[in-house]
Amino acid sequence: MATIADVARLAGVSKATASRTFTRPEVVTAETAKRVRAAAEKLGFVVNNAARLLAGGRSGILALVVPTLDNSFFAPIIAGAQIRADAEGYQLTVVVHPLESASEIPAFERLRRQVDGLVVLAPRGSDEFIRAALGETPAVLVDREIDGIPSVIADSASAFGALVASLIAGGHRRIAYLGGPAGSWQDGQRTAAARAAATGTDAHITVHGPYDSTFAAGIDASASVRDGAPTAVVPYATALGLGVQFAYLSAGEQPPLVSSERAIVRALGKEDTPAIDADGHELGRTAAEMLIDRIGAPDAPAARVRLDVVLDLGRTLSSTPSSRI
Amino acid sequence: MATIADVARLAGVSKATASRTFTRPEVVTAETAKRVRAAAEKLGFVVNNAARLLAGGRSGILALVVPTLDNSFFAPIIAGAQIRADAEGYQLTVVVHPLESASEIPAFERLRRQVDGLVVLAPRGSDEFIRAALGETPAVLVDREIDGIPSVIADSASAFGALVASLIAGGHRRIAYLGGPAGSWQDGQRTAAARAAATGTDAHITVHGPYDSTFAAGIDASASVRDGAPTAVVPYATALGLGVQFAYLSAGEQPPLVSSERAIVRALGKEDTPAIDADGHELGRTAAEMLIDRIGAPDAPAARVRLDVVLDLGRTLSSTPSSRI
DNA sequence: TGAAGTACTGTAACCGGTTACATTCGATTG
DNA sequence: CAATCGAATGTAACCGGTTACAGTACTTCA
Repeated sequence: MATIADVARLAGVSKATASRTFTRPEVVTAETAKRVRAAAEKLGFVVNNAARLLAGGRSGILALVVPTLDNSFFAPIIAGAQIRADAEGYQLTVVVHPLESASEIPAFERLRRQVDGLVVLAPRGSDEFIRAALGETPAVLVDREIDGIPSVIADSASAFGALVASLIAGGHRRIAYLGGPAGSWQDGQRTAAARAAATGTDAHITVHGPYDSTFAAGIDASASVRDGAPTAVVPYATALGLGVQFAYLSAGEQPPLVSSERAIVRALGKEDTPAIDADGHELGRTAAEMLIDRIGAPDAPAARVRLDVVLDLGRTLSSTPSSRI
Repeated sequence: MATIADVARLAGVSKATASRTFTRPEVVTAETAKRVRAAAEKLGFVVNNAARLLAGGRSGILALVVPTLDNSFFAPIIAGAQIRADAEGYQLTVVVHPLESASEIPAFERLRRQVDGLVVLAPRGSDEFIRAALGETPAVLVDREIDGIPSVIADSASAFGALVASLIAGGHRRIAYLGGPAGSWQDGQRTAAARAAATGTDAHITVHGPYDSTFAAGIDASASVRDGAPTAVVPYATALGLGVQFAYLSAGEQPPLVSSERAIVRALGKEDTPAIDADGHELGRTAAEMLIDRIGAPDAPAARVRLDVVLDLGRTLSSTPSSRI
């Protein structure tokens, strides 16, 4: 396994120069750099990250922390972050960690020391807990806001509010909101927005849940939904809504109007269904970008970015096919 | 940030003894170990993995490599592996990497050097490519077999074969198999098993695909399925099958019999539906266990483990509620 | 009682990079 | 032409652990 000393020897330079060729190319002559790179290439040199981290304090690794992976919403976020990280020369690793109880902190602490920064999806733990867990490590929160920590969120709450308002305007009077996982920050935001949209109207909104963001949970939820006989259902997650509809359909009943996401609506050809689409890909990409910026300037003020969420009302509710909130 | 030297000083021992307290506790007096641990506790000492890796050649990190995360089948595998790794004092990180083209090798190479071993989910790349990519790093394949590399697979193919056989025995003559992602090893196995079960009978099995293992792909697949008017559908993945049924139902048609998984069947109360359940959790757990064993004994012969997959035929097809293959 | 173990613990080298500081050398300038 | 300066490179210390080897003290057994 070639080390930088091997590369330096072959290139006829010192270890220091060889190292600088990779870490600060601008201080090395173009000619020298070329020789070093050629030598590295020939020897199949790959830097030893452990050594680099130990000596230089940076590893070139970013970690993305998710509470669980059984939620398909995370996939595009992770993909987006990964691409951006790659492009900037960082490696991204995904760590499943709930960030909820103090007993898990040592493991998390160890993780923190190995990486240059964290993209954190922590829907549930308390603000205090998360702030403490992150410590001084550069971090960017996704889909959650906490004072003093940079964050990117998909502004789904606005879309949910607007959707509920449109449903009411469209004549719906009994609307069910199917809540996400217990304690979820986004769920809190969405519930509030949905409720706010209904206040002052004669429409009634029922909040069900908490539910996992899964198809099976949707099936389970259908019993509770049926009791209220809503004419429209707004689920926290697509899979949840699909489960509800499936349960209705497979019982031979006509399901109420259930909002979904465009890809599904399009595949089904049911253009009269409203769809809410957060761009997970962009969410991940932005988070990675912000994190890399922050690593470079840890003392800059913590930015809060809110990305638009597309609400497509479908034909029934509006003549405008799609509106950007 | 406390180092082991700090701990050693506070405990009144040498760095070496302090280090041994953590790496090989059996060679240290219980009394000494207690003092060292107390000191570590008081100082909030957390080992620096970079230093540990550099000096000792082991990092205490296992990586689990998946091609993508938009497949819910991976979630329990990852969870299972994580729990086992944790229990053995390893940290598990998830890396999304397709392991398909040579251009991605450098990034993978860097990864390999940071970890003690790899749990690899690589459904698609060629045997040669994967073998080369893994190099000398201890690795365990999940749901795929390659000569010379240890592996754990869920023996789904057998279950698929048995299911098709039962369907035929139950009177089905037109059966559709919905294939998984292009080039998937498991898909090859399952297709072969399904076909084999039909040969020599007067039943006809149609193979559709490839499809992603998603609900949306199932909706898209329904058009193709409908053409063949099968009486039973065996999808590569649960989500795929649900998508097909959903499309039928939402078009107001009665879907054919579609095999699913127990959790869904139970939630729906449709006990006449056959279900195939691979225990992803156990798959992950076993893989992590085998990997840790292999790290300890890299030259042991490569084991091939096949885990049973539960085939529950449902009421219609069999009087036995569940059979273990 | 002394030799040979045995069980711990300590000393110091080493892992493979990074970087502060020293050095060299050609270009610039008074 | 000597003094000054800056760019490029080299020297060597250091990051924080692990571990081979040496040393010490306490048993054990002839």
